[in-house]
Amino acid sequence: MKTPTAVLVAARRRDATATRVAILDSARRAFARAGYDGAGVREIASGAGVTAMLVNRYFGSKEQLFTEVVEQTMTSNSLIAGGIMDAPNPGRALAEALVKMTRADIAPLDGFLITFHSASSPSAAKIGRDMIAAHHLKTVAKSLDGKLADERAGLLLAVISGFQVMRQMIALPALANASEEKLVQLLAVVFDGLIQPPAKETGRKKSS
Amino acid sequence: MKTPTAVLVAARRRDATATRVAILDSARRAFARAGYDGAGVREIASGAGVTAMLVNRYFGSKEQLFTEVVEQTMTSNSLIAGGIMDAPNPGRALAEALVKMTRADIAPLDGFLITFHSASSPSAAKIGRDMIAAHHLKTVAKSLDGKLADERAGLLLAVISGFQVMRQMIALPALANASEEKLVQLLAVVFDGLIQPPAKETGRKKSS
DNA sequence: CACGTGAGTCTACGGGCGTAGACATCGATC
DNA sequence: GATCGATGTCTACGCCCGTAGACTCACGTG
Repeated sequence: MKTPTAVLVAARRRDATATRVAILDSARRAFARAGYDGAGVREIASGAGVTAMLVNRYFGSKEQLFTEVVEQTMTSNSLIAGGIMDAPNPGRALAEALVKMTRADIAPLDGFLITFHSASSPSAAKIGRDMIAAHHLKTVAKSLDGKLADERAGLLLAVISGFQVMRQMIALPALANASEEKLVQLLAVVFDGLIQPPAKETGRKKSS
Repeated sequence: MKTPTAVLVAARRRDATATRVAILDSARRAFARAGYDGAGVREIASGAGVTAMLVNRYFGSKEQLFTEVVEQTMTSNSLIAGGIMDAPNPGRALAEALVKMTRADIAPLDGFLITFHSASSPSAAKIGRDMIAAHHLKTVAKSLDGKLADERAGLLLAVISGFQVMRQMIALPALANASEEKLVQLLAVVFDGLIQPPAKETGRKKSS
């Protein structure tokens, strides 16, 4: 156990932390494009300007690298992460942000999409599921008033996911080429319907 | 060595059409579970009781096999394919059918999920996209009155997809373990909001 | 200026992939 | 009962995968 007094922040050529960041960045792009199985370690390394072995040297294994990428992406770069649910009109705000982030000319780097692209691998799917349940679902559910908060939060995330999947992953023309303002209006109605406490239109025998 | 066990083991004698069906069936299960890249020809063949080469002999290539699987699944086994949009209460009917088909104990063999699992391969994604646009989007849009029919149809499919993805593919606990009746009620409201013609002014204010 | 240490690379291995071509076997026909 | 096409299998090739171990090299320090 030694402390080499590494207080100086010089040395740009052989910079471990900068290399780490570069690998994480390249991995995020690769995983978002091709999923866990589709992205190779050699490809990730090449995108960061290093060799494949260095990736494993820094992150232990491809799976651990994937975990770090998903965690970082879900916490720092998420639609939900910022307090968007506290806006005066959260449905509209959510719709605007969602439509904006799913434009065709924007590389899809979202954590949801990375997870969906990687759902073929059970281990990768579990990592994504746990991350979604831990960060996003809890955040949304806490900001919802009324009953069935968990279910409504889940459906809200489902709508967001479905829109991302159909507009970005599949590039369904009806959504990819539609007018943004019209999409926002339609989406806002859907979101509002889930954000507002549910009306009991059919009689249920649940005590209120 | 030809032993009399031939009679006992004779599950399927040399029957070309039956073998074709068996391969298609096995391929559908494999693609639904692991996506285009994740499912191997050897695995598909093994599930049908044949060898890998026979698969290519019958379907030419893995990609052509995938195309046939997706086409068959989308046309014959789809939520939308049956005239569910013509029901007296299509929103509720859709919600009930969707919740029912996404139960945990039902193997997810839907064409949407196969497509999403396979989105890593550009060619497979294109096959799925074209199939969705050709069959489902057109069907839904034709049954919608009022303006923005294409956009509303796309969003309807997006909600369906998102629900499938979150409940089956990711198995988000909030949706996978929720009460079915409550999910149906919440979903029906969302569907009705998209099925009914859009109001001129959108963006109701939240009153909390 | 030598040197130890950590950053980064090279080579290789075992395995799975899609598929091409030669080979084996069954079943109906003459 | 021999023949022949359809049905199915075997072996092999070339490619890419994740990663383990030995290696090279630059750099801060004495």
